[in-house]
Amino acid sequence: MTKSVLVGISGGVDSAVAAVILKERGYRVEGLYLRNGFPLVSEQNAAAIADRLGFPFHVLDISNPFRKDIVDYFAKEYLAGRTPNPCIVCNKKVKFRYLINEADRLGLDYIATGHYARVEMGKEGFRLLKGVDGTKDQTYFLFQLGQEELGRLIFPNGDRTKAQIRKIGKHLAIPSGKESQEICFIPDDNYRGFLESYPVTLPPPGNIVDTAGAVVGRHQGTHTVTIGQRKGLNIASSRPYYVLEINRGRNEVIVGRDEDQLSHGLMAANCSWISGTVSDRSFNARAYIRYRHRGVEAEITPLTGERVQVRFETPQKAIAPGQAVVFFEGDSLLGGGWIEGRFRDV
RNA sequence: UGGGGCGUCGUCAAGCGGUAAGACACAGGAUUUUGAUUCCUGCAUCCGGAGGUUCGAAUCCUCCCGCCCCAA
Repeated sequence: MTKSVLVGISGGVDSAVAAVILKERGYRVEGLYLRNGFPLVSEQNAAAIADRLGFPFHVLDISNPFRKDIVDYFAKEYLAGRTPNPCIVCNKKVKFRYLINEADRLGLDYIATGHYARVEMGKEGFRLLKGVDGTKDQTYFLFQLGQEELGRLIFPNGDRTKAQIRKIGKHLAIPSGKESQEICFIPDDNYRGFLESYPVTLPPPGNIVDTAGAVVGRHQGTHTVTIGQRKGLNIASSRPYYVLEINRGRNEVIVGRDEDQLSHGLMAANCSWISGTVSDRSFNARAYIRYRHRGVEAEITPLTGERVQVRFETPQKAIAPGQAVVFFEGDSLLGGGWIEGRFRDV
């Protein structure tokens, strides 16, 4: 009764090593590469890895849903003056969904990826825990997963460090691309250029104003800036300016000083919870307002309609609508939601 | 064309006879499975122009050019 698993192979070391670990643990491994329609060399790497490690390799073309659910969303958010997080949406709507679909179709028991996160069975169902390597923890990108996904998931890399993974990868002579990864469908990391080549109507140039309303510069379309941004504003001053807010209605970008970025809390919508439910009372947890954020103690107050109000113990900078806020209790990810806006004091 | 002030890196700005600080901006890199942030490095052989004084000037003198005030 050998257990079988479908590993999402991306072409990088992480997923390759995940497959290796599973093989060593005695799983019957098959690999799946999700072709998103944005040609990259990674598909060849993925095939080479499967070939080298000797397991069946499948390719599934998910170009259409990827374009519709991820790329269109990505562009739409920027045009609306928000800061999208395509990886989170992709994980929920594309990556893990199709991985599970294919596992079902192929008759495989589990699915696995190279994420740095852990799944554990608790008394209230499956729990999603931070990876042991705190610096590489990727649970932030997984907050929308639920019990159904977690029940099928294995994260072999979650209890290892990146250094250990690299070592195994090197030992296996896995073809390694460059380590840095940007948005997978924008290889040159130039999202502004990508938007400009995407079939959408871009916002026109407009004014950059300070907190007093004075015009201090010009922007080349609100989609070219994001909350918290400093570089590229082209405003010479005694101190740097940061983007505080994007006003699509007036087509203005509001900038201010470093301290103006501080917020006491935020409102988030479309929340989801790992356990499937959340108490209707306020509770305390550690809030993370972006990937690799150090986290801040906060009081979370659930509101109607899957919304929450979050108050920070200490003010936080650069709250960006469109980004996700997630909540932890220790190493356990409780859930999260999408940032709608910040508030400075109540 | 009477009086006064000022002209130093794209911007702001130190320096006031001893051989061009700093900040912002900008560029490149590092970090990063989102966007930012952060970090590192680079960035005026030259101080509006031309002469002069001096061992030596952005710093003193002369003239010119350009701004800005005040008064006509």
